[in-house]
Amino acid sequence: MPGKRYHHGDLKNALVEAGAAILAKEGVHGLSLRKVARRAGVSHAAPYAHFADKQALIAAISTEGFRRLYASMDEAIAPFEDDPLRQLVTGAWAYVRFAIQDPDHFKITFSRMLEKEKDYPAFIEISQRVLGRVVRIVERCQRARILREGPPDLLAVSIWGQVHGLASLIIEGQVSHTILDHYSAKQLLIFALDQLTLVRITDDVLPCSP
Amino acid sequence: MPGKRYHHGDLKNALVEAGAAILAKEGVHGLSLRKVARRAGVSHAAPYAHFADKQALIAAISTEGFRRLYASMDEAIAPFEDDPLRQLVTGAWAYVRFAIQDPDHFKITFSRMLEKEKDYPAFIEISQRVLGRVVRIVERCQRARILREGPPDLLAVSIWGQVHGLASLIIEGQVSHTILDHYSAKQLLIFALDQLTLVRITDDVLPCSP
DNA sequence: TGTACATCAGTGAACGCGCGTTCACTGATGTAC
DNA sequence: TGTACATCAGTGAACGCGCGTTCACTGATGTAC
Repeated sequence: MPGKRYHHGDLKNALVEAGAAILAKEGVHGLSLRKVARRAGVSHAAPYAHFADKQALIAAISTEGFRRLYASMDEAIAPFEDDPLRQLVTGAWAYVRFAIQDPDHFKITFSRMLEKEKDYPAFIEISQRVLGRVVRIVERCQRARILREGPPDLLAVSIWGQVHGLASLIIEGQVSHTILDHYSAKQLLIFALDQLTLVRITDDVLPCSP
Repeated sequence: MPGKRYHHGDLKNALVEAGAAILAKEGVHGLSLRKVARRAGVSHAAPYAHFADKQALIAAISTEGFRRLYASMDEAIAPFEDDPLRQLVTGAWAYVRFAIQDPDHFKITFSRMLEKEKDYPAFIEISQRVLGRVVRIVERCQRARILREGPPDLLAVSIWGQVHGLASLIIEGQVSHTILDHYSAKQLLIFALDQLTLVRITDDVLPCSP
């Protein structure tokens, strides 16, 4: 909205946003520093005022991906504070939905940029928050006898793996058409979670939302 | 072994092999047509005698990845024709082991190269063979009351998702050190599969192998 | 309120690089007679 | 067995391209007095 000003004002965030937009439109291969700058309406050298190098920008975009994922899970489970099963299912669905809606942002978030990981504490932090979220839901489900007993962190990794794997297979196109013609992603997820829970999950646990 | 000859003799396979070697050493980002040619000891234009373009080479490398995965699962489950549970567990472990031992080959195999997929029927075929393998094991497990009843293809996708997800999280470094310090990848896998089966899986199902 | 100046966040030209792909070519191989 | 020739699988120079990064610069902003 503001006319062209020499100083952008919030270029750092604008660049991360532009990066996410490019991921959505052109995929991981289309992502370059120069393109991101161009999209943010800024010269190709400008990003260096805010990011040390390309890796740093990618780290920021990945971190933002995790944040969105966390926020969307948070929003999904918030209404069900007293219903651990619903939290489990809607949280998982928020995860899969994020992957389906923005596959390349999902991919880059989880594609690991070498061992430099440690250089980006914000990334580490948000990734641990996601796991922490899952652990807490798992614990509640265990208390409600919805999930088996056992080390909650182990169980959390297990369930995270299940959900993550399903999301990955779907966006990688590995789930054959013969299956996707008969079942929606949502049904696949519910079926999978249903294998893991001690109580049966009915379809109405996950109602209207897209 | 043979001295330098003008005609390579088996360049096509040598290129795929070279590609896999580069993936193992330098990762997905290090993979370029020119590097592959260099590694195969051949001029950078030579690959065009065998592959239409870079995409075609990548497709071949991915296909080879799937073949190795299939072969290694096959070998793992062969000794247990009468023991569906062991087939399930050793097959799954072969899958995870492949991912751990050659993460970038695993990644490229599953990283989907746009919609051009259809142009590479060999890739489609081997990918369906893997799923088919899983479905058959699942069916046997169902008959032996090791897995719940239900559509075998659905259950197969579910289990494939669990195993794939665990493998992905591990090679993406998302499984935190606090967990990996206490449990091996093998234990993680067994714990996860144990959630899915109607019988308990003891550690000795997966014995010596690395 | 006005001026001087340090600091900050941009610009645009330039660098070297490796890439995918094309092209005219050449050396080796296989086949017909 | 020998020769002619088509075919095949390589070579090496050349192309244009977009990339990440550096650098001297400049316009805008904020602060001290």
